[in-house]
Amino acid sequence: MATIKDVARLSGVSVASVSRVLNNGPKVSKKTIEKVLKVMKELNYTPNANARALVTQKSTTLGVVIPDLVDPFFASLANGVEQVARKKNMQLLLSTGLVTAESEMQAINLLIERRCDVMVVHSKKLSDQVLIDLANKVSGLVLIDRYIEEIAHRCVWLDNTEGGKIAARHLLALNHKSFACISSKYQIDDPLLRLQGFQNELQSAGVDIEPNLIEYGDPNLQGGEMATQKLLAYGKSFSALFVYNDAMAIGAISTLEDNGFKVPYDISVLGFDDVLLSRYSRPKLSTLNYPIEEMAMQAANIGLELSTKQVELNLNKNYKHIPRLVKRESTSFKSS
Amino acid sequence: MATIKDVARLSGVSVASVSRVLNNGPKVSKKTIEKVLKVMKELNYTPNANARALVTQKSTTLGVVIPDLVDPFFASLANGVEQVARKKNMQLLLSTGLVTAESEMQAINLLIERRCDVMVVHSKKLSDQVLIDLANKVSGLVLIDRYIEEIAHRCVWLDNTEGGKIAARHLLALNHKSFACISSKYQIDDPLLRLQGFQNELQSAGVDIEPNLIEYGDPNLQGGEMATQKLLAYGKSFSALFVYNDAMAIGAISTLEDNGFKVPYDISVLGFDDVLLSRYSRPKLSTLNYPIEEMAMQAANIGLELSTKQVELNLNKNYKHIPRLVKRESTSFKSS
DNA sequence: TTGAAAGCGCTACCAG
DNA sequence: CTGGTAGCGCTTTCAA
Repeated sequence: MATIKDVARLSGVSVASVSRVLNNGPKVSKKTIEKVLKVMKELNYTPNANARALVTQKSTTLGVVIPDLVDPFFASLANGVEQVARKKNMQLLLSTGLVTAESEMQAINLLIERRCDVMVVHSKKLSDQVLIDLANKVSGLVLIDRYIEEIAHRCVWLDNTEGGKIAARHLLALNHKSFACISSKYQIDDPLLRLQGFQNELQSAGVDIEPNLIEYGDPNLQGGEMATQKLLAYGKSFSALFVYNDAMAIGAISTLEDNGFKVPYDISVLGFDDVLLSRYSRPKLSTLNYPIEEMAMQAANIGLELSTKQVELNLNKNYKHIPRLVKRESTSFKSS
Repeated sequence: MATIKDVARLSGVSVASVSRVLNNGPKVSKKTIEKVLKVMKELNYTPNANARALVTQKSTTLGVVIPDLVDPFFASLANGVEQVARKKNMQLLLSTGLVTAESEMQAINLLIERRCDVMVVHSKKLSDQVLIDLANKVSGLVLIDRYIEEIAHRCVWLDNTEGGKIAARHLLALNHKSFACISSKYQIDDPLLRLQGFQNELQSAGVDIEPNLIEYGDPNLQGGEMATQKLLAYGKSFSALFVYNDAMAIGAISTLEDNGFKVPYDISVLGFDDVLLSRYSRPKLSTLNYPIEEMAMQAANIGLELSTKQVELNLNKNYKHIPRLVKRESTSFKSS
């Protein structure tokens, strides 16, 4: 592949001049520009980004760490970062880190090796301290979907507890009295906090939720189905079901209907996340909107700032987001 | 950030030696290894992949060009490539190119600048010739979801025509006599070929499909809904509907049911792609499985081979895939 | 087993 | 406005 030297030689100028036209540098004669551009075209020249990154110490690259791309939630996250990359003429480097600390760490390390200017990291398993140390090393590091007080200015997160409360209020307002929950079996904060917020708000209204009406499963369609079966097997009736995420909620609806319950007439079902799926299901799923794409864009932009300016750490900055209730068809008023 | 020189200095050896332990090079004393590793840890040293890429002339990077990440189909494609990247200890570089030739070209160029060893490209708008020239320049280039005879050994593609035929056979076998189609309004090969295969097979069975019962729309939920409305507005009845993709098919089902038609009892609906959505819809969607993830993995592996070995161009190689019928609940036997 | 040194392709500084 | 040149951080001969 042709290099800058080839271009220089064939156009009879110095590499310095070629570099100048490459970067729209100042003070280049029109004649030189034309000459060089012509040769570049002839040679089919493409500058080497690695060499550039090496000398400029910036890679024009945004890194993302997520578990995988198949989960639409993470795809949206990546897409958000991709959008700002595109706008800034940068590239998206993707690194997947599964549910273990080692795997997350490795994914991050690969991004550091590539010297990403910005890294948007979704980590659930790495400890606070490890992440804090990492932030110390990588100026453009931003955490998404996680809150660590010491580096709050690098955390873009959703208030899951508040989400649970909003869910409870919605169902309460719909005159429901008997509740069930499906949560995720994975021991990360999110499901715990959502459930906690939900229960707290219920208690404030004087309603308790029976422990046996809280089930756990894998956070996907099948998990929702199985948890619902267990719920039904228990035999105690309920009129409102709050589910950890949309995929599980759709699985739950499926199982409920298979068992003769009409949603929402017999049972209201409320999801969480508002992924594409929720608009495609029948009945269309009522859910809490998790603005992950915008959050990802915000995270990327914060990382960009952090990596360029030496921002003074304004610890007052707060990147907390509150989920928004999206009322569709799977929840309705309970006539008593 | 610490460099190899820092490590060399602090451990009292040459950079050459440090490089050797970094790469598990041969002939390094145990003592040196330990010393160097210790210092690397102390310094929190991370090698610079850009510098490495520059000197080795390989970036250990796999590039992917797709329109976006939000479409689950393309997310699966990217995920396939990501899997082989991970297995080979390489990284995924993502470049989005929307539906224009310029945009696709730019996305590809960015990947070339980065000197990706392998590029899996999904391009619908670039001309055959441009792609052929590109393949000439980039040894690891592979096209996915496209067939160009001159570079057949770099094309991993699906036989859309055959897909249409399979669809027709399925519906015919189910005793259907009157058909409708929903296609995509985008003028790329895929929808045309699918429709063509479908119609051809129908004709072979002596059945014609009325032109007014072929509608076009955006390839998403709303597009499917609108196309279905137009179909119904036309007033002519049909018992089987073949739809361009799953999202449109789900939109179609939604509209059909809103208009009092039961799927599949009144009308059978058959989708295409077999994305996640199709398993979540009610009724579960019968569709044609497009093994995009495996195809993406294959494409990545082919690119890897192409980029390393100087494979002799075995033009007999054929990477054609045939979609597989997945019968779920949205199609059923038509009792006449 | 180790070190010195050349150089990957490019930018940026300094002279001119 | 242009050219010469010193590196960026690393790998890889070639000698020792």
